Amino acid sequence: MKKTTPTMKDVAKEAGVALGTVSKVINGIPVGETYKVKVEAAIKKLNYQVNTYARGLKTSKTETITLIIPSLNLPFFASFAYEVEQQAYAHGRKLILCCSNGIPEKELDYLLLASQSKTDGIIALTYSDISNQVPNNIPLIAFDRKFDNYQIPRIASDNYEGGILAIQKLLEFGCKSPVFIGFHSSFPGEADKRFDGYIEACKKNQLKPVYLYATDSEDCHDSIYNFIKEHENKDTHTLDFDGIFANTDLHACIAIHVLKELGYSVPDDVQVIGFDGTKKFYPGEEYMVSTIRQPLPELAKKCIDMILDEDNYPIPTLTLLPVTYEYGGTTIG
Amino acid sequence: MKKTTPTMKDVAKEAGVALGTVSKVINGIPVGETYKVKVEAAIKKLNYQVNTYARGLKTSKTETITLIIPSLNLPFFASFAYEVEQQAYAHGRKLILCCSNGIPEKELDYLLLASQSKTDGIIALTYSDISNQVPNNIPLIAFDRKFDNYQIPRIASDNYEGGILAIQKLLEFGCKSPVFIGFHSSFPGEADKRFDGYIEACKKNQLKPVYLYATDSEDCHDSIYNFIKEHENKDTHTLDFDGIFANTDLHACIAIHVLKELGYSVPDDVQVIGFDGTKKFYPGEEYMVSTIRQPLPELAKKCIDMILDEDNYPIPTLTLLPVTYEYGGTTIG
DNA sequence: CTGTTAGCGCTTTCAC
DNA sequence: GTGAAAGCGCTAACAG
Repeated sequence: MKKTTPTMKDVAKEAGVALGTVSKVINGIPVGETYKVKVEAAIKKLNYQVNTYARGLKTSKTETITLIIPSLNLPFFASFAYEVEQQAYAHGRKLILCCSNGIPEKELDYLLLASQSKTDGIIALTYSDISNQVPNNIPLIAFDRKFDNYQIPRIASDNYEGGILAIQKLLEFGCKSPVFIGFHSSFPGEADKRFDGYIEACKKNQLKPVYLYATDSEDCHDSIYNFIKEHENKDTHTLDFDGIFANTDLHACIAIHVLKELGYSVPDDVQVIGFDGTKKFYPGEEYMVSTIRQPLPELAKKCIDMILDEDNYPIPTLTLLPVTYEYGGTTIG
Repeated sequence: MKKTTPTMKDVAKEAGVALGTVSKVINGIPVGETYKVKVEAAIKKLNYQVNTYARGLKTSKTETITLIIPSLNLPFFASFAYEVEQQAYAHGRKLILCCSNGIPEKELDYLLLASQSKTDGIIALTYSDISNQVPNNIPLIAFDRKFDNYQIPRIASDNYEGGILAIQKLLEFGCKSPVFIGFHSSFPGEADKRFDGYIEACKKNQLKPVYLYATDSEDCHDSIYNFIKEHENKDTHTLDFDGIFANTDLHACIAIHVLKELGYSVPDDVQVIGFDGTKKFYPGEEYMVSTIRQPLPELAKKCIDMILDEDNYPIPTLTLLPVTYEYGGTTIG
């Protein structure tokens, strides 16, 4: 009983042709029809499969793409990873998934591992400033991040326009005084521009910016609770705002939770718009809240396309993809 | 300017030692201290990294584990993938993630790809019967699945005991007539035993089994709505059941949704226990509903351990890990 | 169009 | 101990 998997040599012997011919058949290089038939029969007979590692060694192509992401336990990350995997597969690439938990050491460790494995490209959603650690022999795209070192190509949603769009929608739906609620990581990211967009929209519409914008080290629930309490007139049980633009859908959910605790109705008393485009898991996959949707499939596609487009690599640009407003029950429209 | 990454040969030349010596240093094989120092200096100087593919070709070890899963868009799958990644990383392995969307052709395709890549092991949560397609040269663990062909080692939660536990808890909390609500895939899986557990628990407690157990091709929301309507006394606005054991947390959520639509209160009118142990994404990571929790970290660990424990492979056994009850606000305790 | 052959970078005997 | 040398399975360049 043969224990070893068949090699190309075995196929060549079986088919009665030369090694190179087998290789050509496998790689779709023109070859005489009779040879082709013989080789294909031998491949089937022996159940031969190319050894990816031998091929990778020879060609320096690994057919893999590495994604470094904090975790999968947040729907946004999970969905992004899913889309990247689908795109990678569509391009015949396998996805190596790395969950860093947002820990800088792990991010660097994964980056190192990736460069050892000679992956074809890296998509990184990292918190630490990796700009100095980037392996220069492998294409790397930073997703949703901002770096001082602008030599890294970056892809993100148009967060700034998203912030403006949220306020525009809220005003359109009759809000007079929308506030911003959100928490940001201590590392600068593209998502910070949502807040900038809010400020800009206020300016444009001659509104006074009112906001809770703390770091994510705070207890979100308590912070929001306190914020809302500060803006409440207890005697009349009314709030001095009538709309919330939340930094993420999750923040929106927490805000809605608190609002309900305090006896306010969404969207009647307060309309809420989140950010990301997170869907419910049931039924019919509606949006969890009214939201500014990030185009996840398009973002994933763009990342993969840039990595695989070797000719133009690296283009240290910032690519921004447009966001859209989606109704999710927490606004009137 | 050198464009190529340094190889072991370069390191040897730089350090003034032989190739084999460098290899030994890298692989932790004893070597003279002075040599070791020289080699390590050269490695650092050249910023050398081993080429995983050359090594893989030589050793037939790839340091990767492949996970085939339907998607990441359901929290259970995403969390499982996350845990597997963490475990793989802890064992110095990279995770290749494959999302099959539950499509049999993609599942087979991924299986084929995995065997080509000579991955060190495959963890598969598949819907089609892959038992005949399993590459016999690579360890494969089926997660949460049932096969006619019992030659495949399988790992799952103890779904049967989970079903019994759910009813036991419901009774403990004062329920008199718990029902089962759920939907199952048309492919047989370990999860089917939750229902079996429910039936058994009814028998034990001399209860008449009442249930909605349809295939997941149905519209879950409408089916549940109809089921509840059938069990409603419109005149008194009461239900003829007071507890629900749902097949998954998601089904539990839908049921709760419908219950609230119809004006019933959870847990006052009806107590609900789901299955899986899905957490909210905020705040404080509480459970989404009261639930029978699957021990995801332990399950992931077990999968990886079995794959890496080559000596005992393959053990075509079914390994069942214990589940626990967790409070999530939809029961009284 | 086909067969031969020289490595890709590494591990691993095997002499020394 | 160390160094030399033989491949792992494949691709690609070249000669026929």
